[in-house]
Amino acid sequence: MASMTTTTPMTAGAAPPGTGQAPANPVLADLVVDWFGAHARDLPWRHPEAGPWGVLVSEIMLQQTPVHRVLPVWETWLRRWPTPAGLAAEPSGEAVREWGRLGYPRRALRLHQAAGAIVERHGGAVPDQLDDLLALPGVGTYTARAVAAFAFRQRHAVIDVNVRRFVARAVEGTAAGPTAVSRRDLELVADLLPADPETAARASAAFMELGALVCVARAPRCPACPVQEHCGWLAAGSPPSDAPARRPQGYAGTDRQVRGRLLAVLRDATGPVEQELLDQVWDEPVQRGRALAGLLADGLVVRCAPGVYALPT
DNA sequence: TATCCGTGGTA
DNA sequence: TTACCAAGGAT
Repeated sequence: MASMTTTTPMTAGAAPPGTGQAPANPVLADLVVDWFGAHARDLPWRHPEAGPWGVLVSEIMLQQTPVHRVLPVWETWLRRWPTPAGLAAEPSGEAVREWGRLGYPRRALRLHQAAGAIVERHGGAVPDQLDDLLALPGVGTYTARAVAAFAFRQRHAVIDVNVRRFVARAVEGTAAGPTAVSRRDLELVADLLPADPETAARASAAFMELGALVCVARAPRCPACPVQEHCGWLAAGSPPSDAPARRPQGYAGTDRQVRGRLLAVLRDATGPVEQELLDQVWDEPVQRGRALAGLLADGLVVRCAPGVYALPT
């Protein structure tokens, strides 16, 4: 909703009457931004030269994927396709191949589709409006806001798992559960953002970085946290989450594992592959067939001829 | 809203 | 070793 992106900046640290919460402390952002200045990682997509396209590519790649695995793929990707038009001009299968083992390869397909949409609808330039970004394939609430903030230096609440955890702890004094980002989360974070857009964009990056490096999920490094004296969760004795744990993810033996193996064969092949070769990656024929059918349905694989498969060309 | 969608690092 | 975790999105 556009209205929350323009939420008026902080009313000077006054607690909402009667809520019993800690005041939305405007000092919080300052502290975290200062910390960011001293401890931020030097990531290539944070350099101005990366441009909006570099930022968009990084955000898609970073979805559910650690930074250290994204770095090399991002470098080669941007070298090969420095513009959306370059990517859009190639077959989607090339995007899937270059994606390598980043995981969730449908992201590669959607990034390829997004590049096409950027060329068609925006003259080849990554759009700077939230609604236009959101309309791109593979771009959801988080990614649209991240690109608008980090590439175009706009003031938006950018909430990923790191920010959610940080705000739950520091502001709400609780452990974040596994639930989706809520309207309340958006309001809480919007209230933390400084009024100046550039500073707000920097604060958004800073919150994420703090969550990624200090306010981490398993063993937070509170002694190293710039906000420790203002943290409701620490003050409350670091209580565990009262929310039910999410169902274990599981991987071994799932369709996802089979899909991954099938796609790996096709990615590593230079051309079309015989069914026989694919059959070797998994013994159980029913699950194998289901996995292949899923890849075909998703457009990650095409059938060139009976019993012959390849990445889309 | 719950489930599906990869892969690899870490404790 | 198992289980958790990682800059989410689509359906």
